[in-house]
Amino acid sequence: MGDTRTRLLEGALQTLRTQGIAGASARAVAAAAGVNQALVFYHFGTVDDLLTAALRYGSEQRVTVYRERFAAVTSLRELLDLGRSLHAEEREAGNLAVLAQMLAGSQMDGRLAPATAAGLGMWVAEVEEVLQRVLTGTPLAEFVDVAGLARATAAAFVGLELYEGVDEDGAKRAFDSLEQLAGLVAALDDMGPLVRRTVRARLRKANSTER
Amino acid sequence: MGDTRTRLLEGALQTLRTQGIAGASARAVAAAAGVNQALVFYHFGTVDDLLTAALRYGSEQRVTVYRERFAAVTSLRELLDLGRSLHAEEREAGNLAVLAQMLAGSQMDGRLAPATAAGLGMWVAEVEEVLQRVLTGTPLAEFVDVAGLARATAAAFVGLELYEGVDEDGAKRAFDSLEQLAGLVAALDDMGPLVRRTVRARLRKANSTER
DNA sequence: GTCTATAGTCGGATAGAC
DNA sequence: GTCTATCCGACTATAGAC
Repeated sequence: MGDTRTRLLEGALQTLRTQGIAGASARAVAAAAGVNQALVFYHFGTVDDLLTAALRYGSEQRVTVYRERFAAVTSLRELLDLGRSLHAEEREAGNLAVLAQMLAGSQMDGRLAPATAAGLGMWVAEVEEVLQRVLTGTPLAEFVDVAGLARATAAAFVGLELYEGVDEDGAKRAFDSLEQLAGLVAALDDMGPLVRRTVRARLRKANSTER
Repeated sequence: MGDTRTRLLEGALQTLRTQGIAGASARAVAAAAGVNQALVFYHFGTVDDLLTAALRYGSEQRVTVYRERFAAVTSLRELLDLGRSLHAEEREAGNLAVLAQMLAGSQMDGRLAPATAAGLGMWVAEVEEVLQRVLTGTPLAEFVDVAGLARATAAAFVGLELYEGVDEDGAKRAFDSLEQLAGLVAALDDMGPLVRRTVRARLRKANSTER
């Protein structure tokens, strides 16, 4: 079951998952960890410090689980498939929920913000690396900032996770539509050089006209 | 300044904005509203009931502000522009922040969920109506569930709002990349019939091959 | 409708025994 | 390192005066 420190970290993650940031008190975490309440302060000083340490701990664990699978992706379609499993599995494991709760808490409590940014950043780094690898040379990479897209993807995952908590059917439809959209974009990349040139020309014209 | 009931509703919104769901206590709201703490319970019964009423109240107000501007949109590019202003203005007014906090709270407290779903639903309804109007007859509408896309858009906005709270630069990049992506999709819709047919054929093939 | 006062619970954090 | 005991502030909610 691990030493006290680890049990507290895991208790914090579980508490964030089941009680949210509003219910993540030292007493609640200690109860979930099965340890004495005073040990929270002995090991971590403050509740905030425990929560931020727990987020780092949990994110590192979960990202590690996926690192190999991210590395194995060779196309946008495969990334799409991985995204689908990741959503399903993380919904169970709950790291996304933890991230969402910490994000909500970080808006007002600046002490949580750096660790939360780091936790989300681990996912962003993985997605960005894959996108760079998979999209280089495609029209998508030509006209869209790939690093920004990775950040948007991670943020959207969090938003959809929260949405799923209040409207499961709506969230399902949202996910499906995004897959269709990504499929459409993937199809663009598959197109022959003629169509591709046309798309490029159109985009250049639109981009120079707009804004 | 309005009657006590209204002041409490606005105090609740302000408290959610500045203190988050974790700090939205009867005392904090009453202080923000400038009224006695006991009046929360006299007028709304419980804190949860006050928060849900406030979300409905605030969302209705903010959506109303944008209704005409949504109605005036005639193209995907115009919708993009509106989305940009909406993000900037709502960041000030704070309805998105309120929504995000209520979503975070709704994950664990089921009593908040229906009102939160309704508050988000108001935005979804507006976006969906515009998308249906603007996209009908385009390749996008042909291959992507527009209602789902409206839900994904609203959820992504919430996620990006939360992300912006911990990494402003990253969020800016994310927004920019989404605009580029939407511009790319818009360019698709502008293309001539030849290219359009090609895209359709590619998509059909890809869709029947995949999954 | 609005106020004061208060019951009862839970919270962060610390002191000090073991 | 771990425990008990405790301080003290903040919380929800209610009772009752005005």
